Amino acid sequence: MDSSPKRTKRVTITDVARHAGVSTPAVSKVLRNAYGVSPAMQERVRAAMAELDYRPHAAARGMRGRTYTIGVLLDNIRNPFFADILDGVRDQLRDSEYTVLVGAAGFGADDQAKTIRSMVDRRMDGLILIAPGTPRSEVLTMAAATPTVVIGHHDAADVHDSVVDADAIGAGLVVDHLVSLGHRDIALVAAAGTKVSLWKRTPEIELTNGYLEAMSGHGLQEHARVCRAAYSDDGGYKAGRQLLTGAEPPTAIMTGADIAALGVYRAAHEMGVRVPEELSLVGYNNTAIAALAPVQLTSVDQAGQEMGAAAAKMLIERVEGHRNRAMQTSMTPQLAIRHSTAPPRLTPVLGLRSS
Amino acid sequence: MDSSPKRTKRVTITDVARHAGVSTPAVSKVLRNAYGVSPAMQERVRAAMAELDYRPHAAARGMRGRTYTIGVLLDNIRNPFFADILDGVRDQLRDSEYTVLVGAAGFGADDQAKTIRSMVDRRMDGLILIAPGTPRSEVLTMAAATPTVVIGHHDAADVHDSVVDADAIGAGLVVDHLVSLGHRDIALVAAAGTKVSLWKRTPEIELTNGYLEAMSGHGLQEHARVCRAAYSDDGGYKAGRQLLTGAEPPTAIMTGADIAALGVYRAAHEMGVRVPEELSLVGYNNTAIAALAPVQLTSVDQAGQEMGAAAAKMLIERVEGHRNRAMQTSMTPQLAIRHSTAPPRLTPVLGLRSS
DNA sequence: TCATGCCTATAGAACGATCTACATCGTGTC
DNA sequence: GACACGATGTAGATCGTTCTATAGGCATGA
Repeated sequence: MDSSPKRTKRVTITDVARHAGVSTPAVSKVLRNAYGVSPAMQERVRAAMAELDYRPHAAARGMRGRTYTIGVLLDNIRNPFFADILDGVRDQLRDSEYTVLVGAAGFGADDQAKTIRSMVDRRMDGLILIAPGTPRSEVLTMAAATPTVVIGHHDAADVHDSVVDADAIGAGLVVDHLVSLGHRDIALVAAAGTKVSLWKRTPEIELTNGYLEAMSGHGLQEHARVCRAAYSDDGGYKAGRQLLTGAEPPTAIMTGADIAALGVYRAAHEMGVRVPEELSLVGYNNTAIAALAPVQLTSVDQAGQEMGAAAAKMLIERVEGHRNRAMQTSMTPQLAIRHSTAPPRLTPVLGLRSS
Repeated sequence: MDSSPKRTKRVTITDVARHAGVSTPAVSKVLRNAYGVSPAMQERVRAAMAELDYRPHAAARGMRGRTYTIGVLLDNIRNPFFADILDGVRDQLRDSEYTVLVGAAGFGADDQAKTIRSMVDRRMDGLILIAPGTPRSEVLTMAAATPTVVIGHHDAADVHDSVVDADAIGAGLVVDHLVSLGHRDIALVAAAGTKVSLWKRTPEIELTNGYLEAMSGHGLQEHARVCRAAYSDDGGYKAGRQLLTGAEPPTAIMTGADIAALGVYRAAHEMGVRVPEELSLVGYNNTAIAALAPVQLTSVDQAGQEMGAAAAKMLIERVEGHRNRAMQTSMTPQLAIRHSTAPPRLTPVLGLRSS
């Protein structure tokens, strides 16, 4: 550790002040676009900053003021839907002074809680939590200290803002589409939702309710069945096997995530069940993988980018103190029809299915 | 802004000190496991911290010491290979005190440079840059101030560590595989590589060289051709169209990324060229999408998780001052054979291909 | 008994910015 | 011409932590 040529001295606000021949707080004021700075002073200070290639020290700013950092909590970097949301956030903040940093926490509630705490400890100005698995109470505590937007969960609260998609409507779109093709045996594969989290209206719960309602609306309540599975290839695979090996396999399966639908596809493929001829399959989120040529999955589009942009906009309003009452934005999903759905065979010929 | 019930007072190191009846620096020492603290003091301070639910204020720590934050620069959150790397980094640091934050910058060199600067400004203890598009000189400047590991680029430097995959070997594996199946007309689709960046040995350059060498090794140098394309569905699609509409379309196409291979697949599908019967297709990185049931793409596995873990380990060594000379880790890729490659038809029957 | 040295704990400055409070300076009004 | 006033700039404290330097306590050895 002795021969450390690192740590070249940084240019500080004091250097800028000296170089411009003004006081330190004056430079600070220019930095913050604060009230009470003459154009001449502005000019001089900005010139000095440019000449010295000065960049403010974010951590130091955080001690008293803002850090100009927005944290986004993601449980799963692999879910392309989250990437869409993140794009929206980034687009919205691109030309602002704020930097977006992502905490990729994994699925564990503990890991997520730890990550959220880390972000708060780093004095981030605002937090965007995408469908957090952390207990609701903990999120409310954090939100009391730092402006927060929750994406996904429908539970409203007065300490944080929310951006949701009308998942129940999305479920209805899918059921309507499948019924109009002639399906009656429509199963739903949705996430289990951790009990511990105490969110009462997670996306999967909304989706399930919407599905049940839509089925009832078509008089198909007796054909409704819900299979719980993780939103992953493997989760979908297991659910697919379970549903397709049952006594009366459904003619259509809708899932709460595209990746789970592909797991179901794998199960079907393995059992010789052809999609869409013998089984219609619908995903959710309309992620990039649904559109891939070999996949061509019918899916529900949630406009993740717009959700992200809305969340960022709302968050900044709060951070800058332009609004101080909670607000909730709701988006409406759309159906993207591809080649994984088709009319069912009128008489399923089980003999065709090889195991 | 008046009725702001926010900003509940945080528990600080001073509170802990008072509660434990010791001085502030003593608490600091316990926090840092510094030398010169008696077990009794340890005990007392830890008890006080637990009782008050104290968490150190990362931004404040950053003012003098470390921030216990590691930054990872990702150009593209959608690339599942990067998710693998990130998993490795996270696993490696899970039980340490360090928090991983991801800067998702997008492809633009400017955006990336801005993100890197943001991380340095936030006093992150170390940086992991995944195939940065930023000019090399800028990375070297940053690395002089903050410990840095570069993943992907083969250019070695004495100010930062590197983790690379032997891309040339990977290219060789693919060519060998295809030649052993009977292919001779094997084309490569690889990224163009921005000239501005001044990295001389990017993954795509290594890959291209490896491909050319392998083709020569089989006496097929005259059949070699390289098509430049972005690593995206669309990039692959355009490259695919270009190659397949040419006078003598190749019987096999290998790409530098799985997602590009799927773009090629789309072009082929659209033109009625069947995979693998009429065209063998190989991806790179063996990401999750290559393994999906409807896809089944032969690909080259880079062990992203291990690369990430190695990078994190090397970085922490540097951050904690256990090593101060640069080091480079190289991994060896493996071929994952699936259903997108097969022997070529001996006599391509062009008539079968509908436009 | 006293100097020596080691170990532990403390005092006080430092990090780089922002905040509050106040000084200064023209300007307009009575 | 004295006074109040708004606009602009400056002093000095402050945020929570770590660093440097030093004081205190205790055993050791001459």
